[in-house]
Amino acid sequence: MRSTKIADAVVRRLVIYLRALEQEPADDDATISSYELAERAGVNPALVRKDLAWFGEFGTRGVGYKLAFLRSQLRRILNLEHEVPAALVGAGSLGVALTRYSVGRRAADSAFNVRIVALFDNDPGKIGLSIDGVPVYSVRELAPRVRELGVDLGILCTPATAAQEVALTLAAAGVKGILNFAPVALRLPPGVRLVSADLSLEMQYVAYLLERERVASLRETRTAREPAGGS
Amino acid sequence: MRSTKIADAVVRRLVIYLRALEQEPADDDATISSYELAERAGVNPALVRKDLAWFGEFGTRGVGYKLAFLRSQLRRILNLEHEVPAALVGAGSLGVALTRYSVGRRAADSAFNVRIVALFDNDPGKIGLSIDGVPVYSVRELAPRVRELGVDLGILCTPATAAQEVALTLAAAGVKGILNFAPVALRLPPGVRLVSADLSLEMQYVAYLLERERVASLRETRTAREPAGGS
DNA sequence: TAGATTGTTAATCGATTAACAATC
DNA sequence: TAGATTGTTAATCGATTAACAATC
Repeated sequence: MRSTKIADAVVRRLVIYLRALEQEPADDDATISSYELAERAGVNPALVRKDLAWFGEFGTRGVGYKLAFLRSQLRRILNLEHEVPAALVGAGSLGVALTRYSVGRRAADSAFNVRIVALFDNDPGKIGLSIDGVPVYSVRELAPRVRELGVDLGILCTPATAAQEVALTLAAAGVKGILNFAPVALRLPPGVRLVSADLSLEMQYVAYLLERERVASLRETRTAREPAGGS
Repeated sequence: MRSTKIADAVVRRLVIYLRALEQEPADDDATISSYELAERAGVNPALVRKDLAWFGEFGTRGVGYKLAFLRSQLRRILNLEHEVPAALVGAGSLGVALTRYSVGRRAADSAFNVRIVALFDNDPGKIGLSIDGVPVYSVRELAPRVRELGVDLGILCTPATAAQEVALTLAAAGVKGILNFAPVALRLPPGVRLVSADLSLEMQYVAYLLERERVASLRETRTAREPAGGS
């Protein structure tokens, strides 16, 4: 087998292309060129063509891409036609917000396919409740429920200290991927995909950007120490 | 001026290095080598050294990096010694969750420096409330309040449709950066830094990963059409 | 001194962009 | 046919890794 691993960045852009296409009017005979699509996605047109070419030939030379066709192909490639049953662990305010968010997005956008089917928490005051129709179970039931419900994806909203243990429990119970919101680096068994959405990392990163100028001037000072510090 | 732009990825790793150091015991004479730090951060040791070297010489050859010193330098570089006053727009469940999260992280972790000082929403039922001590104002007051409170960072938790307009209002009111949680590509005036934390993109990306094998087999089919299909 | 480990340069790897033949 | 635009190869750019002299 030719091992043509498709880069993460390519797939993320595919999601962005699809979103741009979904904002278009549903005139199904319309076409869109790589130039127009690139414009909307904020990337280079050659990159659009190359990204799409990884998955097949979706366009017509001299014409462009048929809007409706490209849209359906992207949905297929991204597996958005199939629902992904997910379990969310940690029904704190972030966990609850993500649950509401995903229920809302699913109602509003047919291309949003993650369905949270169960929440898990330690707090006896939460167990037995239901959030937007999703039941809250005890984390002690995690493994059997995950198996029973055929969960493919685990979403981690626990404190950082609990995340690694819960992740391994989820992996052992058979999830194929984990989406981690806890601010910690996880180690997972091979075969389980990990995506981290580290909110506090983003916040700390943006804090750095706000003072980039200050850091630049510090670097200047350092550089100036060098003899006859050239251009 | 030597235009040595420091890559985004470098700064994000700096946050990860700092976290790893903060898990260490506070034995202040202890040192750590690039090998140990790389191990904890899950990267190559040469990369640790190169990342740090962008900002100065923090280590001692033959010895390593002094834990306490490196920690304080990383805090300084990342601007974590100064509080970043932030305004969050969109007090839905995600906005409320992020507010609670940031209040909690600030209490627990001295290196977490984003302080949400005001929430904004359209819903009259929310205006006037306070969430974990943070007041909710009308979005109509956005610009004057942002100026009055000296807000540096805007956090967008609005629906996708409102995000662009709010972003421009925030920029005009003088924020230096925007952290965008709305699933939409924003255009900002130059000088305003943008970081996107696109939760639904992450969810859709993970959905793809779960079926990567299926896609791989599709590609195989395509490849097999070529004459004498290679290795 | 010998061993260890940094800071930095050179080599490698991968991703993006430019160019263009194929073709509608 | 002439103009447009894809799919793909080659060139460029940037980021990571390897190697090693400097030095504690």
